Amino acid sequence: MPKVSLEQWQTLIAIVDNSGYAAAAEAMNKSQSSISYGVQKLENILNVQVLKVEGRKAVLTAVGKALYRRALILVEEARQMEALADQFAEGWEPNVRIAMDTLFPETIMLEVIDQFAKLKPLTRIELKETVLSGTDEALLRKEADIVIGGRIPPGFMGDPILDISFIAVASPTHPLHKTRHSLDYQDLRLHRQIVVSDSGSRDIDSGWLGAEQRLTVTNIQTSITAACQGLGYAWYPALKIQHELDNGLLKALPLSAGGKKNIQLSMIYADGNYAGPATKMFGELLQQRLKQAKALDKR
Amino acid sequence: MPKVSLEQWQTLIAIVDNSGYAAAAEAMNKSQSSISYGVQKLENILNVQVLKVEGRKAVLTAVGKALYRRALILVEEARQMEALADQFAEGWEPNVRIAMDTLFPETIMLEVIDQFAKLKPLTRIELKETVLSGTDEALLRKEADIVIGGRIPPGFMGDPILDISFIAVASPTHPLHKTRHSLDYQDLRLHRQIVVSDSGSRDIDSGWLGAEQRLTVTNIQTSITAACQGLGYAWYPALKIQHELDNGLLKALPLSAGGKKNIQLSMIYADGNYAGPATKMFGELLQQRLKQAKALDKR
DNA sequence: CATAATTTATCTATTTTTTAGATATTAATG
DNA sequence: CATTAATATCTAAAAAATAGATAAATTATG
Repeated sequence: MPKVSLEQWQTLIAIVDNSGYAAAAEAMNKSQSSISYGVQKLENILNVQVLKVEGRKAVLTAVGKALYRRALILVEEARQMEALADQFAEGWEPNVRIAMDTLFPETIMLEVIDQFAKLKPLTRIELKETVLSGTDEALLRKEADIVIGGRIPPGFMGDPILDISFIAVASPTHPLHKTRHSLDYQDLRLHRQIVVSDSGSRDIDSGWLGAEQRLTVTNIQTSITAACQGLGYAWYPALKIQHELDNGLLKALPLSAGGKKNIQLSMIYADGNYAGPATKMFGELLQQRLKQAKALDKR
Repeated sequence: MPKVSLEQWQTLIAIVDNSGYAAAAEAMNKSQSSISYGVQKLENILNVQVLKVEGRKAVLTAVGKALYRRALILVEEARQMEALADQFAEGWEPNVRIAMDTLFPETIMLEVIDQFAKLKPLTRIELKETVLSGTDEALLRKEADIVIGGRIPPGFMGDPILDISFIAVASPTHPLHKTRHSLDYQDLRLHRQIVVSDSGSRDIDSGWLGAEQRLTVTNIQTSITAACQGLGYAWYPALKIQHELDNGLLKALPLSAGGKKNIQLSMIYADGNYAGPATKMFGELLQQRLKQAKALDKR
């Protein structure tokens, strides 16, 4: 639908920036008559005068000024698109898809995404949060370029990046906290466990011990709320319930053995060593960030 | 500098939107071969593949998707520019310049500007605040399209829009407030007056009575602060010092006569009845707004 | 004040780019 | 396997842009 070409807008810009047709011609590697022709075309299409000749200098009209300002933006945008295409031509991916197990601390992920976006604002990031086998599926179905999950499916290679330590907790009002002696697995079986459901299709529950009763929830926040309200006990990553522990909304269960569990999260490239440059860059940023976090933890 | 033409980006868009070269050709009133040529040109320039033929349908590549999204924006922007130019062609001004005496309530002006901007977001508004004869100058030098001031210079026509009532005030600690009897002009002559200076070049002071001593300030806020600190007495529009009167920072002087003055502000079109449509529209919005204000006042 | 220099405008022939139309090619469909 | 529906390619024609020469207007200069 637009009739004025980019070239014509550029001509206008060149005339203004070089203050004159002749100089604009020079700058654009064209003849002066070509510039003149371009302006006439522009003015005819738009049916407005953008330049007037005062003395022997061409100057913008009021209308011209308004259009010039916008032309600058338009042309700059076109230029950026081509720069972006250049990146693509060199193999840079237009977007990076990340599948992240909900166990992974969101804040760290968001920081890294922010950092990446500052470096490469034109590359889209898609973040999918997954649970357990949902994470594997993202890999197998090639729905993500980078996956952060607790298991490395056969045939993939992953770098361990973070240990998540789980603790068993329940509301202080929960019957499990009323017993005097320390608890073992048998005691737990008698109570309802709250489990975050698997976003994958198969029902692998990855080492959760089978409690008789269960409450299954798809969202970890909902699950925590349920636990606070005394609906059952649950295993949570220590980091995710710091707040609830501090405020006495949840309390660690005094398990005789296995009161803590660890899950090691790994970062896995879906395409192994053939991952694209944007994907690799993101992965490296993430690893750097985690190295920092570890260094801080050790102090 | 950009090499890909708007037409080429449009071709890409048309193919996607009509899902096919043939349909795109139809939509653009071109031949199918022309569309095909356009895509090839685009891909050659950018050195990336934007469309791939899957089966017998052309579909965007990942790169193509990223570029398509931006192409939509680019083309839309170009279209808007031409729509804007259309407005200009019909006589709509690219900007409206307003000179406003500082006596006029800023809040009302800003409201009207906001209202105008919502209706005509592409028309620029330039607001200049002036004092006394500076307002006239804006008119005479054609530096504004609409002027709001207290005097109508010879040869111009103005509509009265607002009465500003002035009161003489001084800090409660000021000597003028220590006298028992009511004051007359002679009393005032003995004290320092604080005057807001004229932004025009000539020194007309428009009926201010000549006090012996003066403190001249260019800014009304500075002037009010000075008065609060007891540096002198001053005449102010009641509206502008409501806050200081309420908090006892300033107190009206008990003048025997002339304790109040009125100045009538008028709205003047610099180009009389030849004002452009945007200017007129602004003026009408302003008058409407003031009518509302008056209606409210009368209750 | 006449002349030179500078700048935009216009005209024409040439070159480049775009287009259409015919035809080829490719893949799905029955 | 013929048919249909799509894109690709080739060639000639049309349209658009360009350069170069020259004209016209304005300022600068001696």
